[in-house]
Amino acid sequence: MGDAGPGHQRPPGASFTIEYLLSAQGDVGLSPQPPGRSPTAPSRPPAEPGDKPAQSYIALISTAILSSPEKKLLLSDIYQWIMDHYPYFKNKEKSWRNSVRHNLSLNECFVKAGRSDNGKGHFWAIHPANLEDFAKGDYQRRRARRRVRRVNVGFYHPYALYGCCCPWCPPAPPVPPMALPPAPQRTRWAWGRLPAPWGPLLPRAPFL
DNA sequence: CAATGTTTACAAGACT
DNA sequence: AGTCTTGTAAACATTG
Repeated sequence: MGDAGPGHQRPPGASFTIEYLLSAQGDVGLSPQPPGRSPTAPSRPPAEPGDKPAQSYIALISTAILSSPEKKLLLSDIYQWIMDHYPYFKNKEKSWRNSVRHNLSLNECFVKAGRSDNGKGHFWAIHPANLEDFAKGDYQRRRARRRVRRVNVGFYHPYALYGCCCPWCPPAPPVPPMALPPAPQRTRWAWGRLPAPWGPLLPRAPFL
C-alpha cells in the first residue's frame, strides 16, 4: 500500500503532473496500439463501419489518450478523437459525451494531469498503475474499478484533500482532524444522499 | 450560459 | 444467486 516506488513520488497537488505520468510510462514500456477490441470485451458479431464500437468507453478513452504524443488529452480532444475514429458517434446526440465524462470521473484509471492552458478543463491521463495493461489493450474490469467508496476516516478533511487513496500511490501526508464544515444547503438531498463528509460517512441501512 | 466535472440511480449483462 | 462492470440518464456544482 502506497508503494509506488521512489521515482514515482507524486508531487503535492490534486492532479498528477505529466512528468510524473511520463516517467511511470517509461517504466512500463508503453507501446500504444491502434484501436481494437479488448481481450476482455465480450465477443460480438463483426461490426459494420457505422456501428457502435465494441470497445467500452474505458477502452476508447484510453486509446485516445495513449495515441496522443504527451499521453494526455483535454475532454474536448477525447471527444474529437472518438468522433474521428468512430463515425458512429459523429451524428449521435450528446448522451455519449455524458458517458465519456462519467467514465473519466468515475474510474480511477483516469487521472487529471493539470489544467489546460486556456483554463478550460483538465488534461486527462491514465493512472500509472493501468498503463501497462491499457497499452496492451487489456482493459480488465478489475483494473478499471469503480471509484472506491469514500470510507469513514473520521471527521477529517473531505476526501479530496487526501490525494489519491488507491493502493499504488504514496500515502498522502497526514491531515489534522478538523470539525465538520456545515453541510451544503441543498434541499433536494435526502439524508442518505448527502455527500461526504456529511452523508456517506454515516452508515446507511445495515444491509444495503 | 456553455462546457466541464462529480455523483447517484438503475438496468442489463458478465463474472464468480 | 449474488456481485461487479458497463452504459445511460440525470441532477447539480464549478469554472471561464
